Amino acid sequence: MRARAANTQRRTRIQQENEDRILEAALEVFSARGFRGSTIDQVAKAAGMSKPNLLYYFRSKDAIHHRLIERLLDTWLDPLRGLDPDGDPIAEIHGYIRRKIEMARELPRESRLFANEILQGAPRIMDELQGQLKKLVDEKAAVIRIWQNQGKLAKCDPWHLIFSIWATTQHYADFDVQVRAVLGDPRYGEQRFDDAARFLELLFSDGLRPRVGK
Amino acid sequence: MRARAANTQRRTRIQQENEDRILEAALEVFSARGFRGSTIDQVAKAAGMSKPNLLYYFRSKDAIHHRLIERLLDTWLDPLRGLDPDGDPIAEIHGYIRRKIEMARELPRESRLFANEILQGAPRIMDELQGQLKKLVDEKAAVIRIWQNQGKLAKCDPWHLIFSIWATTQHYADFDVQVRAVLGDPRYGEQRFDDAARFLELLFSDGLRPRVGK
DNA sequence: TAGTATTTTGACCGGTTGGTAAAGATTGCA
DNA sequence: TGCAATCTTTACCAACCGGTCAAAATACTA
Repeated sequence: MRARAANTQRRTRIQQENEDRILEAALEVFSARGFRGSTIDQVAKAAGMSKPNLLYYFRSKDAIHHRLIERLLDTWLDPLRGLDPDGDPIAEIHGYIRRKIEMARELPRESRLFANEILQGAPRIMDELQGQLKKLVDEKAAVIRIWQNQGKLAKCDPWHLIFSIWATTQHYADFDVQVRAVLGDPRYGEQRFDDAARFLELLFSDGLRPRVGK
Repeated sequence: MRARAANTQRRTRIQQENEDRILEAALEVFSARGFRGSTIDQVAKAAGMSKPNLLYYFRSKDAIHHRLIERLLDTWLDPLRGLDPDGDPIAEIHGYIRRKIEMARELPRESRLFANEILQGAPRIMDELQGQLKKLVDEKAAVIRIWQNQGKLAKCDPWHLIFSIWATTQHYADFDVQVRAVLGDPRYGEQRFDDAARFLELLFSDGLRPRVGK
């Protein structure tokens, strides 16, 4: 019989383990070569099993991708959820930036998978973008507005503020090759993430205008 | 005989026209579906010709992509080249941001093609990244350092400053679907680009800390 | 307008890809 | 231990894909 009728509870230990291995392998492959650029065979090999065996656990290539994206979105939104309306605005924004940079450092594959999906028009997650994502962003944008009206934050467009945080942080995962190519000699290992965090905290507080006189 | 022996001057009118049509079509297709995700047939159809006909003008799928990327890189670096060491630092940076935002608005396909390439590890342009690109960035980073030493700009990492400008501006081309999904109702057409420019000019000058007392 | 060079096409090919069928191996449990 | 359910593999297919070939159509030029 076919494994997991989708709504049945996860059954055996082997099933659990193999599904996890497949998803891990698929994340590796899809994030590196894009969905269309990857083959089931590559995923199967990365998971250490045969193609038909993989297809015993997932109905199709699309099914793997779907489960991967589904699982990803929640993790992805967590840092923004943590933005606390009762905290200090600048500190909260810095905290958000730090969580996002940490994510770029530790989950670059997830970031690239997401980027790949959006780049290609987000055919599979448009609903979630217009639903979950928009809802959360609108909510947090309102919080930022309140902060601004209280004079605790410079007045600016809250949505574009959030976009700029996404852009600057995810850049270090999605464009990592370019960042490393430009920075050159990778003597310092993961230094670049700390440097980035330091720079962004400055940018997202005092900007570029020099402080004090000369 | 094979058309265009690569170093021969462009011959006929038809050749010139068809190569242009192919490159235009390839940009459309590759930027939307990624290189691996696209087929020669799709490009040919988009260019209004048959596959063998297309392959009469370009040796292979790779050859099209190569020419496209080659042509792109120069355009891509132009805005940064325009950063004038003798101008006013904040004004120069704002000018750079404005040129990049304009580029995101007018050449989104080029941006996405580039993003796709980098996301997948930049296999075909690594040399240019480590050569041309790094050279130019190092050069401009030095200019920024001088500005900072003259007290005209807050001290911060010049490389990460440049990265943050790339990230924030290209975001509006590469992640356009997401931006539109979050902003919702696209009543205002291309308003988002102007809003973005306005926000970024604020961010890249005074930051988020509120001005004046309470 | 004849003849040559260029352009276009249809038919085709070998390799790859997503996916299936069915039989064999393994596991868990009565 | 025996047996059914689960898991794995081998062999296979039809569709697609990048690319070739040779012949037909068109454009250029003397």
